Amino acid sequence: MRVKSYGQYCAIARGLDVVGDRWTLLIVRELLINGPRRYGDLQEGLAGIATNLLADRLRHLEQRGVVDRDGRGTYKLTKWGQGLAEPIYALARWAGPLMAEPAGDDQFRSAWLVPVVAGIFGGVDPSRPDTTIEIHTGDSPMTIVSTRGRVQVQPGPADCPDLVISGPPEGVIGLLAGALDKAGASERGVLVHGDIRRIARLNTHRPMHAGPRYPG
Amino acid sequence: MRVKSYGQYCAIARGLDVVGDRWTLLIVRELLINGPRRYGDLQEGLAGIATNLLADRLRHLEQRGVVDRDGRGTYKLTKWGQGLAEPIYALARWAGPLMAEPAGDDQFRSAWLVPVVAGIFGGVDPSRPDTTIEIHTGDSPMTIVSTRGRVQVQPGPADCPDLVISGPPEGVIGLLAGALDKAGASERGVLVHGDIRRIARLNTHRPMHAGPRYPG
DNA sequence: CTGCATCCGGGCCGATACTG
DNA sequence: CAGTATCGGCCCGGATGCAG
Repeated sequence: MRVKSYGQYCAIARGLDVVGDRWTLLIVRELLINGPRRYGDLQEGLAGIATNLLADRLRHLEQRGVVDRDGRGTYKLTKWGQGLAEPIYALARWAGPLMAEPAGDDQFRSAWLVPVVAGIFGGVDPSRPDTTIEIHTGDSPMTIVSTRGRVQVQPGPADCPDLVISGPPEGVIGLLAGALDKAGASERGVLVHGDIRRIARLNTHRPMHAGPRYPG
Repeated sequence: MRVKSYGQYCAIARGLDVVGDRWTLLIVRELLINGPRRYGDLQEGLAGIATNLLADRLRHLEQRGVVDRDGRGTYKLTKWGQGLAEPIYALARWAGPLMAEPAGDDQFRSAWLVPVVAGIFGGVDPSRPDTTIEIHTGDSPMTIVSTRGRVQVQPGPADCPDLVISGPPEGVIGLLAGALDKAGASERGVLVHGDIRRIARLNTHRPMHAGPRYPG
């Protein structure tokens, strides 16, 4: 494990001393999205992290009070560790424009829709209508639920969805983010059942800021 | 420069592909706090970063659209790069409890009060009173100004401060965060001129979450 | 079979020297 | 002042081994 501290009495530097190492924030992402997970689950969700690195990082996070170990090989975030949701989702929101570049050879897991949707529909807006959207992309179906002004994502299909979207992840996400209209998404292989305007009605707040070079 | 991407179609992973390398977020911190800076300024504020690394990171950030280069050796954040304020200050807020551990041998710059204060007094609260606090700690005086419900930090002394605080950084920050009372701060060498209750009146929102092990 | 530890090649990091 | 060049050492990544 990296012993090297930045040696700066600064909140950012000290935070990075804890979660700044390579892979560390992605391990926290897995625990944030999925809740408590076994070692093997983490290894699977991290798509090829070296096993010694995963063990190192988990030890480091446990020692620093970010992660707790239940019984045998089950890890979960401490209360303090759950507080990382805010910086992590803020980072996801900032990096949203980078998702305009298609997945290509990159891995994709349906569960990763959680930070993406948190970036797009973050915050609470009482004027936001209740809606249920079923998403089919990646390895398993997911359901976006808007209730009481808050948008959340759950694993599994919906009972009675207002809208069903299926297709490759970049098309689905482009549609959700408002970067693609129905025609553009259709060109990228996205199928929609239901009234697509329900998406725009969810995205009631500030528009997504422009990215580095993708104007769409 | 690191070519290695996480290879995941995930907003967090792609964000970390841009700003996840060692030192990178601290370079952004310097540009966020101080505005446009020359190469040498960055090198000085980063307290001993290797010069080749600084050059590598700046090249990488420029290529990815986070940083712009003005004329000769002056760097500034792009519009998109400025959006990193949110995840960075969120990280600073999360890492606030780590500041309870004294500076010790760690470097300290007065300018680093900016993220700390942003973490403590973040957000806008119209009920927050107007106040001016002069801080003497580190290499240069700073002024905390509360106007129209927003708290900001500026370099330099104040014209007519309501409160003047001086002492070692961990004592001053503990006092600002509400983790130390006047007596506790005094034990750590902090001198206060003025009504200290003005600080508590600024911190009107949610209390700071508990850290990994420092109950105070 | 899961949860790691060990080993090793290659690349990244860190410090210094050096140049326009 | 603004970087480039270089080199040792450590970290990362991938494969393998082993214990419960």
